[in-house]
Amino acid sequence: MCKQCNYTNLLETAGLDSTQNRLLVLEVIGNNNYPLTVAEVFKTIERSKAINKVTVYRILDLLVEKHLLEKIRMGGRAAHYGLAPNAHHAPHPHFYCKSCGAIDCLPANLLSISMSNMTKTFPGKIDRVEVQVEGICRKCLK
Amino acid sequence: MCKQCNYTNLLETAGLDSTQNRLLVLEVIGNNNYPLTVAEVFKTIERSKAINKVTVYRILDLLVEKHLLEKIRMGGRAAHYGLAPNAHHAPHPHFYCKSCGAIDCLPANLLSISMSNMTKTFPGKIDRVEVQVEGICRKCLK
DNA sequence: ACTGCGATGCAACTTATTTGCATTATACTT
DNA sequence: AAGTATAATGCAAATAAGTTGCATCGCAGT
Repeated sequence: MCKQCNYTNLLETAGLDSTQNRLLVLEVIGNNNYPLTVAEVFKTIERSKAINKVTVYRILDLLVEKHLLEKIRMGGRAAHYGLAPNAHHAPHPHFYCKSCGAIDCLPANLLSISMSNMTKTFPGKIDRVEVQVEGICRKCLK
Repeated sequence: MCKQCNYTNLLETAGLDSTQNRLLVLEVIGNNNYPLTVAEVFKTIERSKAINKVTVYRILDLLVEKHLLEKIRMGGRAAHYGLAPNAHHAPHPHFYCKSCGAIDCLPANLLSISMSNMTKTFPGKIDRVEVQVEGICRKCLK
């Protein structure tokens, strides 16, 4: 998904040391074109290196807190993690197929939100707006 | 939240018998002004009548499937349930406060989505679009 | 009353996530 | 280079949310 991101740089900018595990987590998620569950990240990393599931949870939490990743909750019970919007990644909606459970990224230009009214009148702090589209994917339609 | 909905009618239209439990679930959720978790629905009903947690899960699943309720996943691990958009309820975004965990309904007019491009080109079936706003609520900002 | 089917209850299970505490690695100081 | 502090990781066990299988109950239709 991201060929232009320098993960070491991203970590540094966020004020985090570039540990091997953090880099691995970022790479696994960044190189995938749809948001992954903890279990998927864990299994992928595990193929090349011993790592503990809890470590993956903690790194994911940390990276979400630092706005390098975003946590997406839709459909099934497991959360999914994807690269957070940044210079190289426009915010984009996600699609959840309720038939097969797959979650995909949708092109950023497919839908536009105007929330000027909201930002003007909302009495709290807005960090993130996430658009979720739910339905049946092409494959499952047949 | 809904003073105009006739829940018995809603159930009937969906082709479901109006059992007491289904009506209770719909009322509890419909009378609340933010989406509730299973635990909250359960505890509320339990105050007036013995009911099993699993029954609540099953009714919620059924009503979501029949499009009377919508399931909202954001923030914490528990799903929230609210009335699905219908004649009396415009679709509206939801706000999640990551400090206190509260989920609120936002006014429908605060933000508008244009997804004509999407509906034209998306190769699957779209059932629902949900907009989630995440941040810190007024109370927690202090 | 009799039968059948949907709705409910109960207990046990699974899965995702979290916590506490021990251990290891890394950076920092002298 | 050894010593210490701090952060990162690992492991085991706990918790929370949701699910499943099977028994029972209650009502509609005969």
